[in-house]
Amino acid sequence: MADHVETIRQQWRTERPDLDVSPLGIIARLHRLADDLRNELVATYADFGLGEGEFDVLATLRRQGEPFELAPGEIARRTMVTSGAVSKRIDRLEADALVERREAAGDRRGRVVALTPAGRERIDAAFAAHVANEHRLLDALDAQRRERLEELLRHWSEHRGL
Amino acid sequence: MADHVETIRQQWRTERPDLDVSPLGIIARLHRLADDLRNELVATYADFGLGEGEFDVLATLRRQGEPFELAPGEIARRTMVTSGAVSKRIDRLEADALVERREAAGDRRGRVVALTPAGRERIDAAFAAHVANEHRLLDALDAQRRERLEELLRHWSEHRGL
DNA sequence: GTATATTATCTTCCCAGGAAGACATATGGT
DNA sequence: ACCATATGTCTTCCTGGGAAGATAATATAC
Repeated sequence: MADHVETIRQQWRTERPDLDVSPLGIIARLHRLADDLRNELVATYADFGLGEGEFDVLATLRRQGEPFELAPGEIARRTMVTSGAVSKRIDRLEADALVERREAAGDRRGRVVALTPAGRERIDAAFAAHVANEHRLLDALDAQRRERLEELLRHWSEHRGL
Repeated sequence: MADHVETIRQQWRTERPDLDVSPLGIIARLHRLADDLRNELVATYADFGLGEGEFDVLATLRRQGEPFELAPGEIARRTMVTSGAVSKRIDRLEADALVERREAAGDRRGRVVALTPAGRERIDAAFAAHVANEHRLLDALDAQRRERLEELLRHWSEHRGL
């Protein structure tokens, strides 16, 4: 019953009885769980020779549908990282011939990043494994719990404007 | 109704109708929320001149109670980072005179890291602000939702052996 | 039409942390 | 007592991403 987080909360209750530390339980557990799940997801990406950032870019391109291309800036917005990070992710993917950079039509500042056939194959295989992995991770929760958890996360996310 | 995550899920349903992508909603939202909350927490640490890692070390020492000290290896285990990361966190804290390293009694390999008075003051102030911050973040959820969410997170964490 | 501001991308520099190993000390088997 | 192994800490090297700015092209104001 006293898991690691609960122990910490109890220590704080002793040391700082002036503070109401009840929120620690939710936020700490959320972070621990997110880290743990991320590790599991990353392991699957690695099975396909991909880092998290690379997977994220390939998946973003793939789910756009044909012709599987986006501008770097658009990728940055959708993956919620800086343009610098996207540049480097694309560099790595390009070095592996999984994407290619082309010039954008009509704006000579712009580029278009597109999946290569090899990139499409890679992400299709990796994404199928990824989804299977997420199913496995969610096995911990029955249908009712999943539904409740999704509702709560969505509610909180919306409240925070995500 | 169609938030960002829901849009992504819908794109995948179109592109990969062979896959059941329902888990994406929970795991993606969990990660986005965790990232967003982390940003909020980090902003408060920064108000006290602390990074996340430094805050974590100081808080770990503080909640042990008197005399507010632990071995580096113990800190590494409790904060769930490598010993190398802890070494560097301690270097930074020591440079700010918030902790000090002493030799461990009885084992000349060992060290003891202890809060200085300045460290104790800093973390006491920072932690109070941190707790207030977490209360603010949790305002998004009413009492019933908090309880449900904590139960779900705890359940999932336990299932994963955390 | 020219100057200014804005936009898109990429580059440079920095930082935190991980992995692996160096190093010193301690422990256990024989 | 000796040697192999284990332990605790720190160091080195590497990687990924952020921040800020460089660069080039486009849009806007006048």
